[in-house]
Amino acid sequence: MALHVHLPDGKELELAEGASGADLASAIGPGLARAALAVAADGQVRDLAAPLRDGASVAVITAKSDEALPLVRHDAAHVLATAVMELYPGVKISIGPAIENGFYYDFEFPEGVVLSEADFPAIEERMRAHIKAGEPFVREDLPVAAARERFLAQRQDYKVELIDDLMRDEGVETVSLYTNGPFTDLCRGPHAPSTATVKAFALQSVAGAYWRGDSRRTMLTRIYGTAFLSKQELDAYLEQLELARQRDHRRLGRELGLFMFSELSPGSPFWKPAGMAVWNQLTELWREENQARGYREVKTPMLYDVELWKQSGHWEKYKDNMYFTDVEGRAMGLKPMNCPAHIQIYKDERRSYRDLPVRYSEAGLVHRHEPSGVLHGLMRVRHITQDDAHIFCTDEQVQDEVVQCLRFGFDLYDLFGLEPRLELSTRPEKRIGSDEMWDRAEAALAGALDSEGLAYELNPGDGAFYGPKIDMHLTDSIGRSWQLGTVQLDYSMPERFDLAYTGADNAEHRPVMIHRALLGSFERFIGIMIEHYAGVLPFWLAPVQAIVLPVADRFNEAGEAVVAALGQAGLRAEVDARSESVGRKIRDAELRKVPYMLVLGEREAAEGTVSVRSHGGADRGPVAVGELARELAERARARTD
RNA sequence: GCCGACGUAGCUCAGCUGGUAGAGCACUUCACUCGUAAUGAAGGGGUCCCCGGUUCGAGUCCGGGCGUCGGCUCCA
Repeated sequence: MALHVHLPDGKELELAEGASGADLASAIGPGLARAALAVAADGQVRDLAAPLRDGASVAVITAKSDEALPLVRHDAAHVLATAVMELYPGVKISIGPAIENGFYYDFEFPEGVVLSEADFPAIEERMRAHIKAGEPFVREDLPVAAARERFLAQRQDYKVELIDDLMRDEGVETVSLYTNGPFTDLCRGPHAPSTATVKAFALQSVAGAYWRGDSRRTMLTRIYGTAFLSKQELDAYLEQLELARQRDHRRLGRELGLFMFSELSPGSPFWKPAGMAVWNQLTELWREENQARGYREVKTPMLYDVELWKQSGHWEKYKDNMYFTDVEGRAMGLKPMNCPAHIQIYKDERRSYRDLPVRYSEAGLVHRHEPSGVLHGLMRVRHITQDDAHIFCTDEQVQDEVVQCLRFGFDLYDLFGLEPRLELSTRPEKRIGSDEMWDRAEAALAGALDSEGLAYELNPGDGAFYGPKIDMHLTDSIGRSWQLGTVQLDYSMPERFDLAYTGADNAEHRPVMIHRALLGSFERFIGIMIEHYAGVLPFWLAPVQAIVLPVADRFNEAGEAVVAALGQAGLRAEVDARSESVGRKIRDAELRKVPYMLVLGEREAAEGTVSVRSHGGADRGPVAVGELARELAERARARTD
């Protein structure tokens, strides 16, 4: 009996019963048969050797297909394990998937073996030998018991554990194994026909990784690598990685003199004058925008009696991340969050429903003891200045307030051309409050997102214990995702602190709290912006907006006058009064990424002009100083770029 | 916090198997007074991250600590 499959071009093809993807490719043509790596049958990637189902829609996957990359990376992970097993007898294998930009494989090396990147050349050489040999990936479906026996005999404990879990949790009866050359792995597949597909790969780094991501379990050794379908693509990727490193905010922060770090205060940036100029501009934006949207700025203490932290729940849930000190025998803790402080202000007055929503904003400095291993430039610090705000409102006001927060956030992000990814995190296992409360809260957040037409990922079970939240994430230059903004609903703090307002019915009601940060923290946000702009900050944020370049020492005085005129207009300007050539001064100003270079010589000094050159080289010619000051001041005010 | 690597001048880095340190840039001085991405010359500058050990002798070897980097866990 024949079988029929549908091809992507709409045609139908008849094949012999039991025909595989390879047969299909051959039936279409010998070129495709050679190029075929796998098939996508009804959208699912399958081995070329797997039999096709009658009536399936089948597309042959070749090196050009989108599906080919994960496939070859997964192949590469197996080849890596093959080489490692040969070079390190007794090594235990665990898992080795394809990931976003490559692949990894996790191993437990025998006692005493410490792997480092210095070992990569030898491993890569073994890998190349297996690739050159073009070993076929052979699939074998085995009853779980037989597979378990096999891995048990090889003392592959992790594989045995995986099989046990598959049996227990999913009731699996058979598992598939893939063998290439001397190496057999428990693997769901699919794989390309042979190791020969792995044409271009590179091992990248070695790292520790907990077995099953559980910090209580064994720390395995993870080898990261990447693979592409051609050498050119690999080289392009590696080059792109290098370019990304150039825009790393830690490097640019040093080069541009924005901030520094000291061993004397790990995780805490020291802002230099140039960085502080950026900080202050951002603060000004923050203050103006918050005021314009009905927030009222407050400022609260750093240090509080631990009683406050016990009442808020931080003592119980967050103590390990806090700093404590003793003040005349009294235990005090540095605030890791601003909410309990804002609550004190709320409680200081009697509140009527007419007062709500009450919106307090603070550029709140908090300290969190982040574990040493997670510190990362400005992105993850222990000294955090949040653009924090707390909104106290009624249940009915929640959704509208959330919508306003989102709009506010997007107005800010738009200003910088940032496009964050949104996540809605819903009720976790451990939570407080009734299901009705959670239903309402989640619906309010989802409703706010939907009403704004915003796309978001659902992150079930990842909400805070006191309420669901919407997080806004952005990716840095080396591909790491960081959370900036967050909008969190909180029904717990009002409870713990017994917050109240008097309703129209003259009865006491409990307000709802919304915690929100939009930039996230000034530290992280500036870090993200440095990378986003590759150090070339928008004009209004640039530490030095214009630099006057006298062509000879005798024009330095005239240069100072230009700086003064620009300063009068509220601009940040400097003069480069060194006895250097114009070429040199321009080069240095370019490297400092100063938006405007104002060349000042004989002609300009006589005419009261400067010759304007923009960062990047555009030459605009002479412009009267007064006119330029007005124009640039307007531009800074507009915050357009 | 966990795994691994790394820590030499302000920065980027060199320093072989142990014999008390070097380059480029930056800085200072002098000369040059310059027209759109590096003018030249001279000079100064180092507890080789810290503590301890081995050794006649440690930047180099060993142990501990701190910090940084890449991950993991965490945070969000």
